[in-house]
Amino acid sequence: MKKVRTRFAPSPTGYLHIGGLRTALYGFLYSKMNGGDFILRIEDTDTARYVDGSVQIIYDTMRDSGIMYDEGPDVGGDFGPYTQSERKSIYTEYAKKLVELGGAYYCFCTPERIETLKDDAGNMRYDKHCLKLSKDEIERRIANGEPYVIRQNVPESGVGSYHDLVYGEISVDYKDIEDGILIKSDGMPTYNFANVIDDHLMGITHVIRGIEYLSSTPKYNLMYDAYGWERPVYIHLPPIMKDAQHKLSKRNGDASYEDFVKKGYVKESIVNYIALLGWSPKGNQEKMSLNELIENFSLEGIGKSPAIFDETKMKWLSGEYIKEMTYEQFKELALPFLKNSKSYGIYDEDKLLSLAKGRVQIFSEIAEKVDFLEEFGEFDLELFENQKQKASKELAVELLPKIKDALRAIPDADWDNSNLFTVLVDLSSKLEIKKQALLWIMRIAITGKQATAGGATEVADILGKQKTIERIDYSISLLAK
RNA sequence: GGCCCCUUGGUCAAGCGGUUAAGACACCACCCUUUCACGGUGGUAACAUGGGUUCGAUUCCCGUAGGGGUCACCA
Repeated sequence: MKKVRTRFAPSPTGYLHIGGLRTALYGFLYSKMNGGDFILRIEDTDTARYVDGSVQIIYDTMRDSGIMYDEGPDVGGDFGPYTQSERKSIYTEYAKKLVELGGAYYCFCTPERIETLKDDAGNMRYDKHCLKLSKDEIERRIANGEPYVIRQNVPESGVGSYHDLVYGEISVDYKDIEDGILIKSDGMPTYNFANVIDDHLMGITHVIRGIEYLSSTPKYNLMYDAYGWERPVYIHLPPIMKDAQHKLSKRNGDASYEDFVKKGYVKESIVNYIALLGWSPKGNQEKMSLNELIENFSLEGIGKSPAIFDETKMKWLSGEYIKEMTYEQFKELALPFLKNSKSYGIYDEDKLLSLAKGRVQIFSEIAEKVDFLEEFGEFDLELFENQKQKASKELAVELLPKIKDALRAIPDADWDNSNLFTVLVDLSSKLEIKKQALLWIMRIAITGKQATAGGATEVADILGKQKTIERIDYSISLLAK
């Protein structure tokens, strides 16, 4: 059996958006699950839309996300060049061949004449005007330096059919396909031509791309047939939507892979999540590493309907990855985000991060989780009231001085979470009150917050003895007012 | 508008003629708990619609509605 070769063929018009990354991922997964090759090809034939630096972004994003390609402009390969603008002469050669085969023809029509061909709805259909030109006339006009394009010669009747692995049988009447331009007047090919030539020359066996090409595929098949080439297997993918009617796109300012990385999503979770958008695994396991995705991927699992991007679910996945990390792994990735917290630099960073781990789903949430430590000040005394914990303002007035005395008795060297807990629980049983009530009052007294990441003793541990006692004094004074 | 495609809970989705219509996220409740979070248990919630075909339709066919794609010297 022929080795599976798939490709990802983005055009460098900006950053790599989520939909494109998913297309790349599926191509990658499919080739790898079959022990095949995955190729990156840069489709830069539209010089007007070229955005500087975007090729680098494509390389970086793919590497960073783990979608590695076996061949590509920057890694080489036996089927290069892998950048279309460097393949111009190849296209010219094949275009001439297609003209000889009757699959295409030269066209000298001016834009003005084309304009007159538009119908009421503004749709244009080329009338094959130049198909009738004699060979002599064509040669003469080319020699004259007249600008021209090469158009595909699509039959005027008949039906183009093919089997798409996701969408099934697709049929389009040739009368609904116009003679599209294959070679532009600047000599560059259009996508419609270059993609066919390259996919064939690069030995691509499976074409995996967005659904926008579903109905134009019959015209590509016409070319494969004209050359006598084997048609690839087609796998078209449904779009990823922002909401029910809008596609997720850079045009709408929607987030890209790198935006999500900046927002602190665990990288693996982004790849994992987009794999799940439009594809469902056979079993019920959703959290999967790239290798597990390769093992479990299957074309049958690809759906036909558009999928709305749900950041909430991706966030959950990111959280799952964080929970699974060792503290060291977490620290390395989290530290840059901790620096955004007002508590950074004031308290022990390991204690801060330990507090955050297990409470955040994405790294950018870390700062807000530990900010509270530095937000102490005048607070609502009603916070001491808590029916469930049997805590009240009155109890706080009574208890806080005793808590303070107990804490002061702890030697500096023993000031840690577990000792604090032991001391306070002992105190609560001695006073015959619920430990929950005592700990609640203590926590409110040193944080002034309804909810905090971390309990009374954890917070006190991080604050240190001096600050903890200062805060208790402050709260006592507030209660005395 | 022509052509192509799509339509199961709020979201991702399983299902491929007979099911109590999975599972996940989100949401709610309860349990656990040193608040929060984690974890555990349970719960609310869906086959767009009208006709067929069939003993029987979420599943097959047709229409309708809604949505998407495409109709560039863009990919």
